Amino acid sequence: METGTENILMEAKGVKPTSNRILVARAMLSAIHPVSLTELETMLMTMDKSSIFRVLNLFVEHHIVHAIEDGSGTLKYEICDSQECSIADMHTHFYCEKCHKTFCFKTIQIPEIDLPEGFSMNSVNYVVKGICPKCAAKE
Amino acid sequence: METGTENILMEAKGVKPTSNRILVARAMLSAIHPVSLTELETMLMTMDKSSIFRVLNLFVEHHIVHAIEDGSGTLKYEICDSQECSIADMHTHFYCEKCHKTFCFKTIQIPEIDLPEGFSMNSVNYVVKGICPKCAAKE
DNA sequence: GTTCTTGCAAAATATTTGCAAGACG
DNA sequence: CGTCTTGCAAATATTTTGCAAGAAC
Repeated sequence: METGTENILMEAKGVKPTSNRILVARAMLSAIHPVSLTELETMLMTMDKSSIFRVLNLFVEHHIVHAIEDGSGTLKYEICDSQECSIADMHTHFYCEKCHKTFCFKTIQIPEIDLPEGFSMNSVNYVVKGICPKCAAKE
Repeated sequence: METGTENILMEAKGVKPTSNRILVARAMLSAIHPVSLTELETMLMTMDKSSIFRVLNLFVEHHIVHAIEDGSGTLKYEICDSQECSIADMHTHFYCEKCHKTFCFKTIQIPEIDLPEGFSMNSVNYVVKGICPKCAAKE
């Protein structure tokens, strides 16, 4: 398999780019919306769900992907934009309660807050729930 | 059963205060942290889980409680502070990745963002994940 | 009686782990 | 050989629904 963007990403984060991991990374890069484990399972017929699950967890640990709780009940995953994958890099998400799709507002950064004394932050989730333009038009 | 704060809350939102609903509301009011369905099931031995589930959903629909996705994998519920239960009323939450507890930062309002054209907002979730003071001290 | 609410059971969905076989170096 | 990765199977956990009995009005 060729060396692509995925491999560079993984190596930079200290993750060995196995063929399965490359498959997962590519599938996520090709997706428009953040994807769930089940969606990835459908996209990657050759891989077992548990393998995808383990790759995703590895990616989350190594800050290669974000896990997003969008309130749909199922966790969504998304490749980090930048090499950093820092909090400043995280953007807001929108979950449409009608069509059940999750949108990325890549241009809208998560506004930061001051945490009370003693709390330390690893990540933030900012999710707006409501109705997307398409579904609003259908009414 | 006596008429309490719970009943007023429910009636104001157009929900008939049945005894089970009062039980759920009281349990939630007595809790410090936001509670999960399973926690409520433990607190309310007399009620069936599905009944609690349905009460919670009813409450969420009628804006009596907020549903919070804290990244623990299980949904948490919390009684709305104000009668409004509007977006301005929502506060931020903190999930400790060590002790797996969810904290309410009642004094820290969720910073608002401008949504792109066409999107309409029903609710917001702002959850910070990290380490709480107690767990940080243990290290 | 009619409608709403509840409990029981079970289905549907999601997440997570054990273990042995295979890949890699 | 030793370590890491993978697939299969199965266990857990969580959310959700069908249905009939019971309560409320």
